[in-house]
Amino acid sequence: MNSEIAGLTAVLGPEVTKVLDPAVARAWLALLTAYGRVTRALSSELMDASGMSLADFDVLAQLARSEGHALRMSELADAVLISKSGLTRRIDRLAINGWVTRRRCTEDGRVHWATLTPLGLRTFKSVAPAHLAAVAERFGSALPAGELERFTRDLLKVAAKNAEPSQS
Amino acid sequence: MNSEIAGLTAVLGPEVTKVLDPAVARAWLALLTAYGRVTRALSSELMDASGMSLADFDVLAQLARSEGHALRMSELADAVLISKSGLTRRIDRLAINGWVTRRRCTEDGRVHWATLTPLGLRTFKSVAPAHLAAVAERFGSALPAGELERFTRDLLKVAAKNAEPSQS
DNA sequence: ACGCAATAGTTGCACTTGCAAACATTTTGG
DNA sequence: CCAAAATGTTTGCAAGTGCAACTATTGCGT
Repeated sequence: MNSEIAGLTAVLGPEVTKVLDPAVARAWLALLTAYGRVTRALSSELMDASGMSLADFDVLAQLARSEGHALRMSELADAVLISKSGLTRRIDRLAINGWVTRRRCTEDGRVHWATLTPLGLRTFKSVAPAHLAAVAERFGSALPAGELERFTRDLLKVAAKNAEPSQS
Repeated sequence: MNSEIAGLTAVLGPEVTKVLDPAVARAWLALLTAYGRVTRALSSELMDASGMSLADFDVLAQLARSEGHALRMSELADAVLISKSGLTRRIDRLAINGWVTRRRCTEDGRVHWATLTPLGLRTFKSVAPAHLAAVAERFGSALPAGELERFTRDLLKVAAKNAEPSQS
């Protein structure tokens, strides 16, 4: 989604600028555009190179960096920002590829652990460098190094302001 | 998608930092998190308040700010960053609500104009202020005013680096 | 004029998603 | 102990999405 907001004073009247500062509107539009274009490009590059979606990559990355290469379903769902039902089916698909397995937890039978298989780990390792290089190229190389920290801090402030977890 | 990248040197080895600077990785993660949380929140607020999705809002906004409150299907698809087929069906749904109509162009029969109806315009006008206020609150208010311009500029650089249009 | 490439939009299809309800298991309170 | 609430995950279902194939219309080259 793009959420074009600029140029609406003509239809909404000049009062809008009181509710949404035009400079903020421009920033928001810039964020949406940057996000949309970069993820679109990364997504198709990753799909071409490995047949996995960005969301699949996220799941593998989360598991790869976790203790025992395993996470509970809900932890994982929170980490990759999709709904729990969405994760159930994403794990189904990854399991079909042989990249993850699902194991019921012995201590608490409600809990299921999604676990990276050795094949999943190898696949992730083989795919990650090119994907990370693409992130560096499409995102990192556009940003002045000197402003990176500040830029990140601002984004984290936005993220923090909108914290609060989990879905059905 | 979240694309968690931080904390992968343990599994990928320290060479990764040569392909993707950790500071860039943090920035990227921050962008994904901020985007995900804000859009999730805005989307559900907008849906609750008006029954329209963020994508619907985008379409109405684009039409509202256009000459004659109308755009060609493909122009509109480009503007809101969805595929042409996606737009066809989005317009179908908006038409069912009575918010837009579709008219074949008299000069070029291939072209169809999506046009905002008076009802669509009224609806947009009634919904927009609260949505824009939510953008101001969730996004704008998190950002230090003094850094806004720089922040926007950086995002536009990223967007510019990844320019190039349109889908099937 | 005529056929053929180009352009604009729509449809068939397969896939992904989220919500709400269902299911399974554990925890809690009497 | 046991019913009821709480917790974790999966399923039924009803969207929404993109791609490739299709239809409709126009414009070009001869």
